[in-house]
Amino acid sequence: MFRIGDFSLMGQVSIRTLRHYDAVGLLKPAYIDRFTDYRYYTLEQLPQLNRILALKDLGFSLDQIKHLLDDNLPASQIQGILLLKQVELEQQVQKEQARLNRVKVRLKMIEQEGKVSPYEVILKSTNTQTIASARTVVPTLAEMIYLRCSLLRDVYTWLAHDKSHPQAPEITLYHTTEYREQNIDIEMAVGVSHNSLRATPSISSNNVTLRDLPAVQTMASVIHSGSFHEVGQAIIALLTWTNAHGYVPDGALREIHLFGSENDDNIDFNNIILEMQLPVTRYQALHSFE
Amino acid sequence: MFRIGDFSLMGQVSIRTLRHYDAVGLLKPAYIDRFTDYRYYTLEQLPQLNRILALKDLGFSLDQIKHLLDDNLPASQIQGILLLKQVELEQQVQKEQARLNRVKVRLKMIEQEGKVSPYEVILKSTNTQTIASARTVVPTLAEMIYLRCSLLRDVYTWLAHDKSHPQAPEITLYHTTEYREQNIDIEMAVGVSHNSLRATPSISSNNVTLRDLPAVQTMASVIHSGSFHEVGQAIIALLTWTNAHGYVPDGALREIHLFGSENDDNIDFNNIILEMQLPVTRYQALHSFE
DNA sequence: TTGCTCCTCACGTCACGTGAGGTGGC
DNA sequence: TTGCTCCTCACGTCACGTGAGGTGGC
Repeated sequence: MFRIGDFSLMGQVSIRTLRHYDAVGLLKPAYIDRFTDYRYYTLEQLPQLNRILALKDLGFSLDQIKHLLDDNLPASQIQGILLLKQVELEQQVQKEQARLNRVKVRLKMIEQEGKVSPYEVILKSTNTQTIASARTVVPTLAEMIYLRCSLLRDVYTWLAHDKSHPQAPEITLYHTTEYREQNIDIEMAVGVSHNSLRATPSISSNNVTLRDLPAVQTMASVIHSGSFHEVGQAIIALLTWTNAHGYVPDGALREIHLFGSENDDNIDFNNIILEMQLPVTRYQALHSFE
Repeated sequence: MFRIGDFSLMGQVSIRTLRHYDAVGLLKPAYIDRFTDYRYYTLEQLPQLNRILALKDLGFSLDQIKHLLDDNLPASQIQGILLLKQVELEQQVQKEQARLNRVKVRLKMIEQEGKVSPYEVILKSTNTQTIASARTVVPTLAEMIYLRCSLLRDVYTWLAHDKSHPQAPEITLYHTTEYREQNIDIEMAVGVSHNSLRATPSISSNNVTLRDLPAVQTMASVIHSGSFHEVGQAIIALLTWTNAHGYVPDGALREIHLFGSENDDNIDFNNIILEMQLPVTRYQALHSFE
């Protein structure tokens, strides 16, 4: 019989740990003095303690260990539990690896730019959104502003005619994926409620269409606030991040006008806020990269 | 300005999380109604929230994030913190891998034996221990019992003569590492206090020596309780474990007589308890195996 | 008798989840 | 006016670490 201090030395655990295992019923002392409340342990309890510590080392909780210690648990069941644990740990390792990779990517970015990026790219998923929109191909950059404005006016006119009201922010969709200075395919859209779609199904007039912008499972997103003509920085950050994390674009870039409408004359275009969204998909297998 | 519910939807976090970040001062609402205590958030706070979430994703605590969010923190310092985090995560991954491996080894063992091993092997380290001992080479197994007994008697006689008293358990050291049935080199030892060593430095007489049993950094250990002649099972478990976990023996096997003395006639040899200790060292690089 | 060991509360950890109980806002 | 949203406590989580305050044992 050993007092708790000696037993804790033999078992390489703290006294507090032994008291805790007593409290939760994992390892009761062989004998407790009724008058002094001293705990006494036997040599036979040392392998029991070791088994507990070994199972804890495998990542089981004390509660799980209590069940695993049940003597009449068949080997097959223990096998099953260990297999589950194996799968769990494999996922855990994956997650830690991915996390490690995110840290590495961030370090590389700081190294390359010499400063911390002001943009924070996140992954999100979006639901289907009904939009009223007008689309065109812009011949040259010089006509961009005029045409955007014109398309938007068409949409709002159409909405007013239809007695619908915008229910969600304005969106610009860039259907031309690579960088070009000519023949840029853009679409100006306004989110509307589902009701509008039901009321006037698939009606198209005066260049304006009512349709569903599809839901996206994996969407890289970044918020830009500041000057409108510096939005390119946000797009660069978005594309860089996408590439560095092993994704590739998988749809039209979306520019969400969180600040309001581009056609509103009261907007200060040196201080706007918008969200750039890029549908993405995995480029590399999870194992080889993240 | 958005109410907490809307903002939580935009940020993909729970309302409780936003309240928590307010409470710890990580993200205070832009405005709080003095009468209703309602929290109101602005669009500009969305990227702030995203940055917090991204840093959390890298594995930082909320407290650390609060420091990292400090605007006038130079890029170089952020770099340093990220480097530290990288090292930490690399160790974390290593640990998880090792844990995963332990689970796999256990599964393989159950597969091979068809049952759960009754032995729990653990790693421990031991301190230097002063011993009085007698050593000999046993010609054949038949003489083993007699010679062990004889050696032990020599040691105890010597101790009595020296007026020393045993201070620690009896130990049998197996200097012959491989399995043999002839010419087995064994040493019977008894732990004594340091004082004995000082009092009679390096005295050797009647075949008995006083010396230090060296400390061992990494010692695979298993406790056997039951019949003395089934101790072989424990040794097999110890060697199997050692091999499966990428270690190799690195010193004499030690048999600690926790039950008392082998020369004590009152001992029931069908029900003893002892510890088998095997000094070990890594056989493979950490990366390739565990 | 004096340290030494042991005892029982009970709070703290970390980032929220989850009710309980109650009140403004459309 | 009725739901709906929001509010503030406050407990629970997991495996102990860390005092506080007090008492037996050699």
